[in-house]
Amino acid sequence: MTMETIESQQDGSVTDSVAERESADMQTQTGQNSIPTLAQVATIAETDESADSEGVIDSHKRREILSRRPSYRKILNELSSDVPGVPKIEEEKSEEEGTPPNIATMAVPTSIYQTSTGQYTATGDMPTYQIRAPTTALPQGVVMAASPGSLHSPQQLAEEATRKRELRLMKNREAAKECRRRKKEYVKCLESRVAVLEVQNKKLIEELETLKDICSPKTD
DNA sequence: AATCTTGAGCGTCATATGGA
DNA sequence: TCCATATGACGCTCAAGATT
Repeated sequence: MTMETIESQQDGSVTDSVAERESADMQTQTGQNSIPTLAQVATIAETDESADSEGVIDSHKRREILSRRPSYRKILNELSSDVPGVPKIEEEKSEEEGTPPNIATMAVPTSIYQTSTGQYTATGDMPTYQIRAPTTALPQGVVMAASPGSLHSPQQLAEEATRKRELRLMKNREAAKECRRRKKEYVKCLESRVAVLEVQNKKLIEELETLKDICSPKTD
């Protein structure tokens, strides 16, 4: 993405009002947003059709529907404890036991792909990938100001507020990137699990048919 | 070739969550 | 309770493929 793009996006987002976004159409064109969240899926399954017929859901109800669920990392780690072969998303540690610094190795069900924070490589049925832990170095544009105690003038206070905002935005930007990476990883793991379960299901069906044939041979 | 559609990715905001 | 982090939602751009 070009810098011009980023600039224009930032300009556009500033003009966004909460009310506008609250009333905005829930269905966007992006693939990410067209996929219902786990919470949404659960809610859809639970609720009757009256909610659909209402058509309009106010922001509070929407928030309830979209209530928070455990993080991808948490879900995936729970899955991994239930099912061997499902990879774990490890906590980001600066020091990894048994692995080089800033490198975490784990299994993942995809071929090669790469992100801004790590390179993923396929090595068989359950490939492994390596993630470089994100660097904590700040972009060159971000300058750490003096401690708040040394600020006096309104201008200094304003600069400090701006600096804090930029820092917060930068951190959130990185967090969003990481979150999306985890989400993709999570989805891929679920897909691989589906594939495994489908194979298992097929085998069981075949086994059942075989047993049926053995137990009830044809009479004619 | 021009236009439309679709999917992916990004930055930002609001808010839930969890740890200190 | 406060604060940092994680994540859903939204609006935007861009690229690639489909359609006219």
